[in-house]
Amino acid sequence: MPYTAEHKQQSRGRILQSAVRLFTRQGFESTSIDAVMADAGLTRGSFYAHFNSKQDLYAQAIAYTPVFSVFGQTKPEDLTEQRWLAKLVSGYLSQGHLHKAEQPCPLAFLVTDVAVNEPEARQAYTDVYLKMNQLIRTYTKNFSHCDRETVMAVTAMMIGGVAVARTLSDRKAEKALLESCRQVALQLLGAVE
Amino acid sequence: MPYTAEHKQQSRGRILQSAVRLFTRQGFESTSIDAVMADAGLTRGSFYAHFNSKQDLYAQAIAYTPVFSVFGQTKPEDLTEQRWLAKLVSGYLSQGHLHKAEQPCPLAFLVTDVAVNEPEARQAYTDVYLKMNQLIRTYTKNFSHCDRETVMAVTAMMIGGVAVARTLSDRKAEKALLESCRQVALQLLGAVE
DNA sequence: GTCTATAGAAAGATAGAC
DNA sequence: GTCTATCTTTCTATAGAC
Repeated sequence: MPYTAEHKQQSRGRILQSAVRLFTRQGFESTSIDAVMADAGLTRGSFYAHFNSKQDLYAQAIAYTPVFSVFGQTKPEDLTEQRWLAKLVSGYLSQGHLHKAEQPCPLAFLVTDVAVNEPEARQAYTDVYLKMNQLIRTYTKNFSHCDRETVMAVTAMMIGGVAVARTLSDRKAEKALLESCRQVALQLLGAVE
Repeated sequence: MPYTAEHKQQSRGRILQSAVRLFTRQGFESTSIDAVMADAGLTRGSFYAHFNSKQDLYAQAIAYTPVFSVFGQTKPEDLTEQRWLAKLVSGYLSQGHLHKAEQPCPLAFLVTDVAVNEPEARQAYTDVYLKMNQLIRTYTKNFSHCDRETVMAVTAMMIGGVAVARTLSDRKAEKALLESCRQVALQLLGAVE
């Protein structure tokens, strides 16, 4: 038996990673299965051995991306929760996230794209969104008393800031926007020293 | 001469209105020229007598939509600038805007969609975005001292709030998000009495 | 499981009559 | 300017060999 279960998992993983990279940068419609499979080093024929449809892949790609993928996920020992959160927020609202990230945040890069898609994709999006809020709340609990509502407003601002910045045609406006959001976000979270 | 210049303008206007309605709700790729023309009461053949391409229509549709289209644009005499701005912000961050608006704000409904499109669309988007900021600043000047940076953060939050809310699959979360953004936005703008 | 080949549908753009 | 008809491309999904 030439193909082991492990081998299949590896292929699947490569397809998912390629999907995240291409979907986030180009959106659902402009990304073809062909392109994803080629990027993963395969041909389109074998796609349906892993996923039921393009929609299926899309939803799973969104769910696949870890929250705050721009960074890792675990806090370094030597940083306070406050400093760590500030770093996450700053990284999220950075030009690096916009232009260089291998796995940009689908919440920001695919907001509108998901809205016109099937329920499965929207569900995956909702899950990631709730996780992002949860994660931030976990950190803020330890040093500030900002409530659930404020955190929701902040995540909306972070997502909106990145999404809008990516869309602007003016590089200077892009930077100014990210910087403004960063400052206000940290202030609202009480993460500014 | 059966077709006057005025008649052409009317057709053009109808096409643009249909384009705004369909593009904002379904995005660029999922909206066909055929659908737009049918919605405007015409057939696809005559499309190219008005626009050069689908991309062209898209950019013009974005530019066509007045800022804060959800409302009108002119402030009623009997309202203070402060109250009027509060009303605009509340209307923007409302479920009515999400589900019932004839001309939803393209800034929120098409963020991601524009990002993967041609420069003309991004330029149109940028123009509307700058106008939105400008408009809010015009009002805040008279009663609060919130600066340009804060206004940028607030518009990012408004756009992000609406965009994310529309994408969530949970109706309760949708409402909670809009409400949270509304409150924080008004506070930041100093528009809460 | 992965490949090549292809069926079948959708949609952007053009041609030509009125 | 608007219509009908059509060319052409693109892409999802499937079929069948290895």
